Amino acid sequence: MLFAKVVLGLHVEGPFDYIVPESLSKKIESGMRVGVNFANRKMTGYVIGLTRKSKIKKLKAIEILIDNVPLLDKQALLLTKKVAEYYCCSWGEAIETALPDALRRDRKISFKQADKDQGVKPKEETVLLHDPDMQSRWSAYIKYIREAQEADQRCLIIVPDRSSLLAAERLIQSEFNSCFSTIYRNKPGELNEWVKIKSGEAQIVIGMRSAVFAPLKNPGLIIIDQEQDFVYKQDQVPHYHAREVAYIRNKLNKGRLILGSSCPSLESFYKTTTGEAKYKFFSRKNNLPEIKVVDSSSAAVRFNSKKSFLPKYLQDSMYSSLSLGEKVLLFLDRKGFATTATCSSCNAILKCPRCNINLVYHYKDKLLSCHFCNFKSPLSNLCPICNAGYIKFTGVGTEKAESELSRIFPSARISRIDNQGSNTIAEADLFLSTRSIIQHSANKFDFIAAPFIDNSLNRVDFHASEKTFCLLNGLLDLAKKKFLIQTAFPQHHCFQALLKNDLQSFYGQELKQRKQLEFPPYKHLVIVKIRGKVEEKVKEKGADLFKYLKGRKKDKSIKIISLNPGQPAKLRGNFYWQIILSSKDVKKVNRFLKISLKNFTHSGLIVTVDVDPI
DNA sequence: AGCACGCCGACT
DNA sequence: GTCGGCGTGCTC
Repeated sequence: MLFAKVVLGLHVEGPFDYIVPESLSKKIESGMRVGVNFANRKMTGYVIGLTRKSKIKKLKAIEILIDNVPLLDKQALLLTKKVAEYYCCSWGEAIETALPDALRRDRKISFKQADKDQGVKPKEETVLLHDPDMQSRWSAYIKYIREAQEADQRCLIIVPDRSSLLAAERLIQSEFNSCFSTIYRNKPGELNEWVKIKSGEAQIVIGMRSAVFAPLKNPGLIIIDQEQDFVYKQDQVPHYHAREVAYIRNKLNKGRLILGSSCPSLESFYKTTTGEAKYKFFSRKNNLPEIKVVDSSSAAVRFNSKKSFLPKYLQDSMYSSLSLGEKVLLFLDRKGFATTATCSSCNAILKCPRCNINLVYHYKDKLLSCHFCNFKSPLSNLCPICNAGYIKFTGVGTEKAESELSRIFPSARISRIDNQGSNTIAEADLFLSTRSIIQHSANKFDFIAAPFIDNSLNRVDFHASEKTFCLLNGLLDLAKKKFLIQTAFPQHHCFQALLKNDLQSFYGQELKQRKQLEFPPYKHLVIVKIRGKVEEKVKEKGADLFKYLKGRKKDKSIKIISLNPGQPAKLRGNFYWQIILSSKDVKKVNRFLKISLKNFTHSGLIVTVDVDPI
């Protein structure tokens, strides 16, 4: 008697055993899809193994065998298993995220098996390629691809978004004759491309986040461009990060992984300090513009600044640049509305003593609270740092920015650049833009001013410095003559590193802080989210779960940090609470959570796990 | 995830 | 006494 071990795309651990009918026993293999009856429902399952004996008494039989060739080869099965272990989801869920929509059902396809790779792999390695210049970064990729092609190795290239994908397509097409394929979710013909890749026809595959699962056989080279980009993290379960999956995948197929970036993530930079990745750095080649960091507590800034949203000195320098016929960009990140508690005298921002992120004032309770660890402190009238100033709440209103600008600069042609705009930018003198400008890096400006950058730096998020540094680097590349930054923290490493043109010093400083605070990349964070329609119940069960986890936990290397309302606490009719854990070992936390959460189901509540949240 | 089973309140 | 509400737990 033959049994198949089957997993399903549901939030249940398996695998489940099914009887393999005699007629199928010669054909069935791991990695094929089967139609099964599961809890009186017809479902598509994935065979992950075959066995001669089963402990389960009342077994059902497989109803149909959908594939005659495995959809998932050994490596794909192993990869999805590792993804499930890392991101705390079921194996079946991981398999389903790796497959195109059409194949999650019982849609039949046929393809010939990919031929064996003949080529010789390069030595297994991970390289962090830190190069602010996009063109030179892509020339480096081309070299790696050429090398792989010569060794008869297939390549996988992952880019963050649609426009990068189109650009990459054009470049690859012009550089290589070999068959290439682009793949992305919901593209018409997604399935055809998938089949083409699976059959081994495509030598080079380009895609976005989900393409990290593209069915290339044993790729010798994986490139992930702009690896620091947060779009690589999926915001639905499983919350995987394409860079991490690429890393896991490359470990399995022992090829070469290139993490390319204009401004690397701390995670990747950290890998270069532990020897897990090599570091290749190329500094900016073009002439750097003059960088100026203006202290917002200086007299020049404070003079007359009450009357306008732009300080007088900045108006003046923008005006003189404009009168020379130069292009000026005022950078304004509209999302920067986070309310911060600031001292009116020393300009210090009140931060959590444990997490070093901004405290948020809750009007109802008259308390400052930390959204990360739930630290609370009453609001004192005087600044605890200088004991002189009173505390004010700031947040630059940007709605009126455009009309303000036209009032200040009546003769300038003003253009606001927003996300949906095309790559061409209107003819104008004075530009107003959010971070979306960095995407279209073809546009250059003589003078860029970022007077509200503290909005970004002071976000309630331990990634704030990293994100700000990346933002500033992006802006710097658009500035031809002058780049002005106004901040209350001119000594902050993210400005100093830029000023000194010593980018590595930023990473050194930031890593030091992260280490002290036990934040990533030194420890992993894992968030357990509880959601439901009834606020009281979510809160109550959240507290129960928190206590339950604390009671169950024996392992000292796992920390249960906090229980706090979700961010946001209410979203699309659901209320959220969350529990934050940290550990050096993600798998250990996940094993603990999978067992613990099994006995903790309540109707009307949904519990999900997010590993390495952003 | 979804569906059955079971334990309580309101009703022909 | 029975219908149906939802809360709990299982699914090979």
